[in-house]
Amino acid sequence: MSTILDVARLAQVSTATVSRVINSPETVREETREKVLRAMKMCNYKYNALARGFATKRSNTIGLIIPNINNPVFAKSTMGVQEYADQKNIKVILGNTSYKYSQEENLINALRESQVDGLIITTTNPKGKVIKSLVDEGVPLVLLFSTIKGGAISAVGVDNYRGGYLATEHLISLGHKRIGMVAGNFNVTDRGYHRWHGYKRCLKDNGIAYDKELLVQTEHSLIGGRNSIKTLLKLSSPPTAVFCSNDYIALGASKGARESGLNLPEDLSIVGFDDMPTASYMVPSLTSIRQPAYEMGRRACEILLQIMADPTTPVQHMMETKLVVRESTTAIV
Amino acid sequence: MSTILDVARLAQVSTATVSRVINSPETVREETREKVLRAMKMCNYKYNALARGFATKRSNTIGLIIPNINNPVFAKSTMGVQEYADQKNIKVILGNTSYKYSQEENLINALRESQVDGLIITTTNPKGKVIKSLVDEGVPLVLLFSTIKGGAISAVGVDNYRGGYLATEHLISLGHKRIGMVAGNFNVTDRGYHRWHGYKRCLKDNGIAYDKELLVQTEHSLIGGRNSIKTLLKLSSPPTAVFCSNDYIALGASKGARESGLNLPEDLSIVGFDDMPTASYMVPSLTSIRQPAYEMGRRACEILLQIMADPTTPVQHMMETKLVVRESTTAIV
DNA sequence: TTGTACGCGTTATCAA
DNA sequence: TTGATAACGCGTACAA
Repeated sequence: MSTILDVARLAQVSTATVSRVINSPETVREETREKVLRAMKMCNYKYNALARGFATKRSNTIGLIIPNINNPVFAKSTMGVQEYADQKNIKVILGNTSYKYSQEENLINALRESQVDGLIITTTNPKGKVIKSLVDEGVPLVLLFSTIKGGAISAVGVDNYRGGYLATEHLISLGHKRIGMVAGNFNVTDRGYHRWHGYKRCLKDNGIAYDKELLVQTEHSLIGGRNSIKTLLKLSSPPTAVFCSNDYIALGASKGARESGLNLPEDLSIVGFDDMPTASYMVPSLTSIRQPAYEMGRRACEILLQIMADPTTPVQHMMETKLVVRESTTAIV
Repeated sequence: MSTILDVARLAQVSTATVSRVINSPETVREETREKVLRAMKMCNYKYNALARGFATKRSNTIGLIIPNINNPVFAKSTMGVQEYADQKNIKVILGNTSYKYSQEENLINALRESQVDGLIITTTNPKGKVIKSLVDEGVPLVLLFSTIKGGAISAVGVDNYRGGYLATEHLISLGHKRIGMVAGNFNVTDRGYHRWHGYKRCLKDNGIAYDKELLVQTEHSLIGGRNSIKTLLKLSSPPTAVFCSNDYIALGASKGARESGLNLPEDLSIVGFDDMPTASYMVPSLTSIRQPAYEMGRRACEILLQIMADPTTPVQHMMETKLVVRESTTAIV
């Protein structure tokens, strides 16, 4: 593999000139430039970005940490991050935590060793010590699907509380009074926790007593949703509607409900959260709280590059959630 | 940020010794080792993997190129690659091509500049010049979801021809004679092309004439499936069953068929391909040809590391597809 | 406009 | 078991 030194020799110029041809071609005389370019071709020169990163202390690489790439909403946000990074010629190293904090910690350390220029993290624990130490050490960092509002740390997210409120309000407006919730485990991520708060508050605002029996926490999976709804349906006074803290869980819940002999949506209304791409393709199509996952990923990446350039001011961007009404919710009979 | 030189000075040893403590601690006397470890703590030393990569000419990073992370089957395979790489302390840089060959080309070049140690590619064109030049230059490479069988290039895949055959055979066994196919564009990837060949051959083997009107090519998306099925249903003699070249398209087709007033599966049987995680959660649940995407990703990564160590013998691994019968297919009435 | 020479943080070779 | 030091490929003052 040839280096700029080989090229320089062949073109009878200095390595500095070769470097200039690569990085600021306009500063070198056309004649020289072409001579160098020809020499590059001749020895099949391949640029070494790693050596560059070493010399400049910038790897042009960022790390992206998410809980689980199989969840469509994280696939979407990942796509957003990547497409933006791509435009700017930044490489993205991806890591999955499987919602395990220890894994998150490992990944962050490994990525830092790799000298990533910045980090985008969909964390399971924004208050954990890992994030804190990152901030302390001045590592450029953006929290994605963040639940924190102010503070010193850059973040992109939505108001989960409000999302939970909207979902519940919709069910109440349809006449439901017995409204359950299937949430992802609160100790695994606090996004579901905030959605639950919105749910609770909305019940209260509408004079409906909160019944803790109607809350089930489960893992963030199809199977989790499927099992959880069965638990709820076995109650002596089962819900007529249920708010699921994400669409994946909602999809599982639909199946579980059907297996329990219910007709959807007549016997049970279901609201999800995320509005994943397939939500409108489900049967019945899923009413959901939309998060603009792709845009959130894109924006997170944009913010990251911005604070990498100017670390002084953190920037937060809270995006709008929106209730998307489809067939899975219906008025109580 | 302190370096091994700082540590060495503090511990009053040479940089070589510090390096040994990091890479082969057993070769340094316990007393010295502890002295060094203490010094590392004191100056909050952080290992620089980039510098290491520069010195060793191994970045411990691989590139993974896929068409679209939003397709659940590619999310699964990505997960497999990552989890294996993680175990071996290898970082994964991810790139999406959106089924565009030019983008595939760009990504490969960028990744090579980044000095990745190897590449796993779900290519849109195994016969393109990019792949060829990679092979010629001896870049460790594994094709994932590969359609090629023998040859000099390592690959993991399934027999798409056979998969197409199985799907069609199933429909025929249910009494269908008018069987359509919705395939991803053949010029965008040849996986669908091979599935189509299996489909065609199976028809022939069963004495059913091939009707080219019953084939629609479309983009690999929900919307593509939805529109395409409508095209088929408008035929003067529409199909009673359809084989979709992936589950995503099948999901779209289900919706399209329903929108056209059909009842599923009575009016139209649908077989997909992939067996994506949500296939069994659809309504009706989707009959599909299972590909073990996660295992394929894992295995591709395993093979890559293997040929990185010993590039002499390419290894190919063709995995089994399996027909998974669910509710979306039913006997013709 | 171009060249010289050093620095980046680590590994590896060789010698002690 | 440890140390001295060259080498890795590039960017960048600084000088010419």
